[in-house]
Amino acid sequence: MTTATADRPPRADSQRNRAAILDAALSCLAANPRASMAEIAQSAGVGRVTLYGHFSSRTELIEAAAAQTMHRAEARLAPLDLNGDPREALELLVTSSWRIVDDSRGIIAAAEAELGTDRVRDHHDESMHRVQRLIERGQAAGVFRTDQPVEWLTACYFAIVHGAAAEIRAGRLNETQAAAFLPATILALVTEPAERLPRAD
Amino acid sequence: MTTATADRPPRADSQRNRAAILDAALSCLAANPRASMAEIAQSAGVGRVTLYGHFSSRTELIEAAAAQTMHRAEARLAPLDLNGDPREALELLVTSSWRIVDDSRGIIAAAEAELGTDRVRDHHDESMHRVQRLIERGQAAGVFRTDQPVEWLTACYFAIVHGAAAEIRAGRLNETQAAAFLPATILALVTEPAERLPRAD
DNA sequence: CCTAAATCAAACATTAATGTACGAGATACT
DNA sequence: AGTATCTCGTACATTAATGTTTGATTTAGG
Repeated sequence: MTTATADRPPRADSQRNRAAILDAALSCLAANPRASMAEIAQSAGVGRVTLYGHFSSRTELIEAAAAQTMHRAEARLAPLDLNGDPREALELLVTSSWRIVDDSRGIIAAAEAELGTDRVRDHHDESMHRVQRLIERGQAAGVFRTDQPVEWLTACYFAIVHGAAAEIRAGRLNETQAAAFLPATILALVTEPAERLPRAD
Repeated sequence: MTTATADRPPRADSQRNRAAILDAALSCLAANPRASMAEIAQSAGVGRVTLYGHFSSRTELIEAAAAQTMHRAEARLAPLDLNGDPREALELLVTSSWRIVDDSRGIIAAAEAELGTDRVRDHHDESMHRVQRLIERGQAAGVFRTDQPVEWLTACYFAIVHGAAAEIRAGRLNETQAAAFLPATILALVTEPAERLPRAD
């Protein structure tokens, strides 16, 4: 496995196992960020030793899993056209991404515990900047509030998305409700509130 | 220590140590939710065995520390007069509580990892209901938006406050900024957004 | 001052995780 | 079919944490 003498491509079963391990790592760490190597190996249907053949340490495995997660997320979010009206673009973005963000929650927590916050941020950065750029554009267009800095609004964006994911996991919210409430709340976040109650004006 | 034969009050040094241990647990777990019993004992200026004399397991210690934290928080929040204008009351509440939430972040994380989310929620319940009641009152008064359920708005409230605490810990936000942005954001959360940009009307 | 209560350090038992070593066996590729 | 590659189970070394036990020592409080 790791014994690959030179640059010959790894054997087919090796590739399959590697993929299975990464998938298992993702789902195990999502359920419990402190899942052990043994649990992950078992869940991948692979011996513990084989796992170490592919990833020589826990750190290495988590790093690879985090990288793959971020890569997949990027692949799904990058094609989105966020160039229209900032409000609609933001709605589109939150609607398309909250589930993805939820899925990557576990691996990110594990990565933070294992690699330190900094290295994780490197990965997370791209998702973050996508939101941030969109908010900046909305601010420049005069559609989003400018009395609060974009960094703060972005932080709140992710806090709310993660909060919604947590509510769903706890069973206090279902996905249909989340899909309805999230965009509305995010819009309220980036918009100046009505001076008084709208209907009283 | 635990050997107390009957109902006689514990000795003075025992009480002192117990308090010191709880304080140490709070500060250690704030810095690192995975801090070991040894670290906590040392930080309390006490032998590891003495610690176990007071709290016979890690679970018990964390439970006690969490209970004390919640109790203190209650003591500081209960006296607040939240009966005025719902907007002002909500501002007052968030302004008074974000620092407390920040302080208790570590112990809550430790408690969640150790006791499971449910038991933590039991403790958190009172703070939760305070927010919830206030939002309900604002909704009934027609000041807060009613197109989203109070449970969702409450969840977002805590998500944002915790998010702010995380930003502060990460050094991306200072306390002055937090004090300025948080109330405004929370108000936007519970208020119907302006139809279009306010100045364009 | 005397006793019960509380403390301490050091040693021990236990559990759980990480990572390594080995040799036998299965499986892919040519 | 033959060979390098990969996998497997088991066993071992190491580290780190949790609790426990013991027995000597200190300290509060009446």
